[in-house]
Amino acid sequence: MLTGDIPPNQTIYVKNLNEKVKKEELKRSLYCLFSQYGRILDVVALKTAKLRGQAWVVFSEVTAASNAVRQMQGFPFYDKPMRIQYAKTMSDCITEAEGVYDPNAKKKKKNEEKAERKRRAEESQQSAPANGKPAESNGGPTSFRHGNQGAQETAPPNNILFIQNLPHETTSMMLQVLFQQYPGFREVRMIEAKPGIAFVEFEDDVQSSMAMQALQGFKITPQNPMAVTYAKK
DNA sequence: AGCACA
Repeated sequence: MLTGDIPPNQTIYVKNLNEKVKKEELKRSLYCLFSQYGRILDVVALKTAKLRGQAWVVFSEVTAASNAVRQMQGFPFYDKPMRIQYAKTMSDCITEAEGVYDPNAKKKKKNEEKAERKRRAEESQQSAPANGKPAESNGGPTSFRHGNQGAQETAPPNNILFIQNLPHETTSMMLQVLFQQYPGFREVRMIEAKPGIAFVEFEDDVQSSMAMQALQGFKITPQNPMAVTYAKK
């Protein structure tokens, strides 16, 4: 298997990340970049000697993780190709949610109250992306991957972005103002007969991805976090 | 290269 013989898991392990990127920014960018593949429950990144340059992205569905592993494999992210595998073990937030009792987790039990408090405190800061972007583990932008493409068919990186969940009043000028601040912007295309969606073209995949990360979940109105994915070729 | 949940 291309993923190093690790069985599919809803958590992906990403390595070869640029170690100069600050932890919070890294988590935020990973969240935005990967949320096109499905709902993300958590992003874990530590900058300790042993764990820097790596991260875990926890999806709510294994299929989302599988698409992410395949399609973002080797994708240039902060100038380094991402190396993606399935995580070796299940994430705590999953085992907790499923009520699975791992005997090996017992030693952790003691620290739990302490850790819990710490975690809560941190989460309230960490997982909150800067500009009022989608911080919630629930209701992120990809709630809008409404059974559209059959759950398996997520598009690989593309210089053209597909935007969904726009308010019907959105104009291409409004989108241009938003997207043109990112390098490589070319144009916005909207289809009169299809309100709520748009295509935004950049010069290449890397530039479109930067804009996607920056604007994923951006709310034109409080009810309309935009869902940004790569357009299908 | 490196698989955690400060």
